[in-house]
Amino acid sequence: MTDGNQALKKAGLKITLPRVKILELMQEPENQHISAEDLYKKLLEVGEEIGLATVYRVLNQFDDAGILNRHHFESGKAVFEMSTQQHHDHLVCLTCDKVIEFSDEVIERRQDEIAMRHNIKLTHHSLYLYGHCTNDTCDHADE
Amino acid sequence: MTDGNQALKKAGLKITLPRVKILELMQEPENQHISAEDLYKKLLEVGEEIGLATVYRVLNQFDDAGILNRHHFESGKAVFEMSTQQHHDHLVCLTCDKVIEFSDEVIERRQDEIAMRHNIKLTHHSLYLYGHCTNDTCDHADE
DNA sequence: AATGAAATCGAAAAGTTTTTTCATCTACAA
DNA sequence: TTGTAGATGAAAAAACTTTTCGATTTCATT
Repeated sequence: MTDGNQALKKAGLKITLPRVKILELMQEPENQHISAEDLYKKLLEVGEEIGLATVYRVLNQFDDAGILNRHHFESGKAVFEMSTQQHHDHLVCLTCDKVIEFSDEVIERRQDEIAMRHNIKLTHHSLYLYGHCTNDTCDHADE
Repeated sequence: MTDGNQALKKAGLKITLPRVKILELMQEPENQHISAEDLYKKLLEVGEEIGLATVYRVLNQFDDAGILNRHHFESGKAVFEMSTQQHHDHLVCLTCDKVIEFSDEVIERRQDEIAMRHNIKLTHHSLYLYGHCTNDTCDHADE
């Protein structure tokens, strides 16, 4: 809680109820990779009447501040996750929407080499692997 | 030209002027990774008065038919490229919008291993590397 | 070559996702 | 406590894409 406020201050953002609540919700594991619209709904569920415009605004500010990361999966809408963790990439199951995070040193190093070979100074990258779970927990419900 | 008509027929699409012209433009190297809007403008430049709705419609049909591929870079709008080529990934310069294609066996193999390790049967993936050109042709104009 | 049904077209309306405007309100430094 | 820069919500607008609909065109069949 104070933890979150620290992050807001460091980003030069005032401590306001919308920002604190959004940060709070975004920290829950179940809300990793959530869209602005879905986050807005969760806020309503929790009894916080925060406007959708504010949700978008705050998510952008948090993205700019490096507090969270934006991803574009194949759904057409952006999803967000806390960036407190290590860098990682994503495996997305197209059947059950489960998102698995992974990190691979070999791929990372390879990307750097490729960028260097082409005279590009890399700022970031996005790697998404799409497929279908082959275990029985999948093919059923959500997540 | 007959080449393109073959592709249209195989896809079950009638040979119409909009489709032929769009296929023609899409085959030019300079139009790889072009957006619907930009393609629409190029058609006007060439004197073809084809509606924007038709451009979107045809691009979707071509995508469905596997004639071309759609990509979502970080610009918010989808871009298209002919799919006649080998599989490859993309390096995007955020300064000049140049797109470099590359293909790396090590990364490909690694992705397969990661998917297998997580019990996912891979269908496809998207890998985009973003950065800035370090040569002097960049930092100036477009492309 | 003529015919007709199914497919296609363009323009405009509508749909989606996200951003901006603007008047009001609030955090917080002094 | 107060002034102000910054933040908010509602509504409008923007950006991108899809859908609707009446008119037109392709093309297999005559």
